[in-house]
Amino acid sequence: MSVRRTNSQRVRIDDVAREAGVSTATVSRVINGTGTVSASTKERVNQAISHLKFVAHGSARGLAGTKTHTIGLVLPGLTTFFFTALIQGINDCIYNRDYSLLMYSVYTPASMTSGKPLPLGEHNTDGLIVFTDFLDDYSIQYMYDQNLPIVMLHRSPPDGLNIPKIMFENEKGAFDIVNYLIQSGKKRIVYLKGPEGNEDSRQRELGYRRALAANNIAIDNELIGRGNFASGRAREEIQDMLARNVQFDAIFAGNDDAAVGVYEVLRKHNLRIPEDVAIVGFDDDYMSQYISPPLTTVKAPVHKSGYEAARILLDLIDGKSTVDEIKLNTELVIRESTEGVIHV
Amino acid sequence: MSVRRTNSQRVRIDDVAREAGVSTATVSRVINGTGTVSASTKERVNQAISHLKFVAHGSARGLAGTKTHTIGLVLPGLTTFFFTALIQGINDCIYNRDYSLLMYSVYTPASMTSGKPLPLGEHNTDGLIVFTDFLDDYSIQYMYDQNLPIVMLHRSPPDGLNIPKIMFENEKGAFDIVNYLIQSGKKRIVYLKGPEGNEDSRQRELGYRRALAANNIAIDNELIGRGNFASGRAREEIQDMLARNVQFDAIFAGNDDAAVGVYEVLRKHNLRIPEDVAIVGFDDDYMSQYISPPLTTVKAPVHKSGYEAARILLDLIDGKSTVDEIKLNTELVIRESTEGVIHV
DNA sequence: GCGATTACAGTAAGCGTTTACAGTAACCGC
DNA sequence: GCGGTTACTGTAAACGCTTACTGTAATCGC
Repeated sequence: MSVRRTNSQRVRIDDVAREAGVSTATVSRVINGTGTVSASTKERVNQAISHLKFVAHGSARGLAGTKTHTIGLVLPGLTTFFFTALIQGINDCIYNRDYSLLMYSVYTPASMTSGKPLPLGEHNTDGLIVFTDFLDDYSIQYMYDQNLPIVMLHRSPPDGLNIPKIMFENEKGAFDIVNYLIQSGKKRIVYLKGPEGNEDSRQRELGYRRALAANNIAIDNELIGRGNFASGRAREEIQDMLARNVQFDAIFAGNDDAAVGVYEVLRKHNLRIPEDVAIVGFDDDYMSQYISPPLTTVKAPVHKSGYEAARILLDLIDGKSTVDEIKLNTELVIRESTEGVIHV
Repeated sequence: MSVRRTNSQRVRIDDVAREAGVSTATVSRVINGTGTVSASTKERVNQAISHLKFVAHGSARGLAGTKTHTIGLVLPGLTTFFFTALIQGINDCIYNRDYSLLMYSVYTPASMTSGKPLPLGEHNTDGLIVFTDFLDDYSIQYMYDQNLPIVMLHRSPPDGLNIPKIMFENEKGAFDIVNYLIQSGKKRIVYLKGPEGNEDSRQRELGYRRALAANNIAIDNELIGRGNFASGRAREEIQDMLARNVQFDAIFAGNDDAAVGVYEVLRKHNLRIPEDVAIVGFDDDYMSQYISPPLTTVKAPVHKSGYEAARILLDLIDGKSTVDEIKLNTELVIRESTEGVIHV
């Protein structure tokens, strides 16, 4: 007795095969470019495919074959323009490579061990780009153990796992911009951290510390504020410092979005930028050139980081060997939120 | 002879079934919440699932069942912050609803009829949110005919198709802001269109025309410029008008991103905003409050449009009846890129 | 010109689920 | 206490592809 549920009008591979007068195996070979098929047969099959508007059933391919032609991107909620550039970079890479992008937003710390496991892993994608601190090491280890190709974006893999990672030159970028602030006469420079445990932030802080040390300025912990790379939190933190009467003449906001929050508080307190307080960010977000005053920042190749992550992931999927780590160049961009000697 | 290719360590549904001492059918019922399963059995199965860290194979589910638990978003390349808010809105809706988001960037006009059909349709997703003019009516009709649930975002469906659409109150928003410009004394107001055939743009133009008519100002076609809702193109267009010596005292840039381009040209030509030329946009992009001068614009609920699109699509997938169209409220936001009488 | 190789194409098993259908035991009404 | 439900569970056939293996005709080496 048949269990067929639908009288689906779906065009299947055997319809194509029949029309082209070949077997389904041959059609499959043509579609995937595997095996050998004579030119004339290939031609006939392609004709049949476009005539019937055949599109392979993704799930069936995924089940039968080994690939889903999908890569996953795990990220926290989308907030700034940063993500736009990132996703666009990934897209630019996988476009025309027969891959689609599946997004997994992870809003809160999650783990394979928690109640509802993420539908991640080899189950649904051929590989994963992980860009969030909300996914714990255990989960990554677990998927790694399943032989799922993974690339880490702006975050290190758990110890001992051979997973490539893409980073910005955070430390150098931070060093450069803080050093530039110092060269231009600033002495009491605030650093606003990113989210707890964030690696970009940690590296930027290292650069900040190194720049101060290089200029014989002692670290004042009062000047190191908490933050989360977002404007709201930055606003509160600077507001706090002001209330506590902390003295500073410059602020390295951690990233551009936080810098925007800093702008707001300072304006509210009638502090001039850069005369009273110089401000710098990190990323060179799209809007940074347009805000007032235009923000001095470190240009980070966000689009490229997405593109490279995808490229490496695809290599991994194809079984090619890849590098362990890519550090993407940053570049100091001086605008009007700072002033003074330009140190080259 | 076995054709098994992998000695996969994958945990399958039969592993769970064995551990729980039930059949695979029962496990499936527990997972999907279908059929009836006694409380004690359900408990045992869930124990086995979490003990074995079982996650169903997405493709297998997609093949055997009728749902892929994935919705697709068809959009042009990601450019502005607009997309971030949009995608976030969609995510916020499908999060916890057991759906994932598959992105299809369509960079150039595409169609099912073209050489390489998009891997869209019921083949890979349970439904589609279409937000791009790059997908022609034929393709939409085709997918519609396959009974694929579809929601149109910022664009009308092809004639005669019963497809819900989500729009902003473009005409009203445009009317309000252009009317406000006129009330504040402006007489020669430029309108910069969006991309060719773009519906948001068409409706905004209607609002623009209606506002002029309501104030007895004749349309001057010289003041209606081409554009594509992006800063670069806006820059060129205004540059051109300036070169042709077109006279104007205000610019409705079509959207905020274009407004940013306008800012740049005007600044280059030493024209003051708003004294020489008032500027307004549409959307209320994240950066619009931070650029200088802060941009007067129409606040459009971008996040909400994504959320609503997803919500309606999910209803459609569940077979619920839905509304034909949702028009999302807009709101005039007056900042410093305009001045003068505030018309209430 | 003959055995070995190659190029091409077909057969059919299997991928891991879902679900129609078929039980079976407990329960119901009268 | 008996036929009819009801509540639950199992069996096994799809779902639409990919691909290992097999077969055959054409081609090659010598």
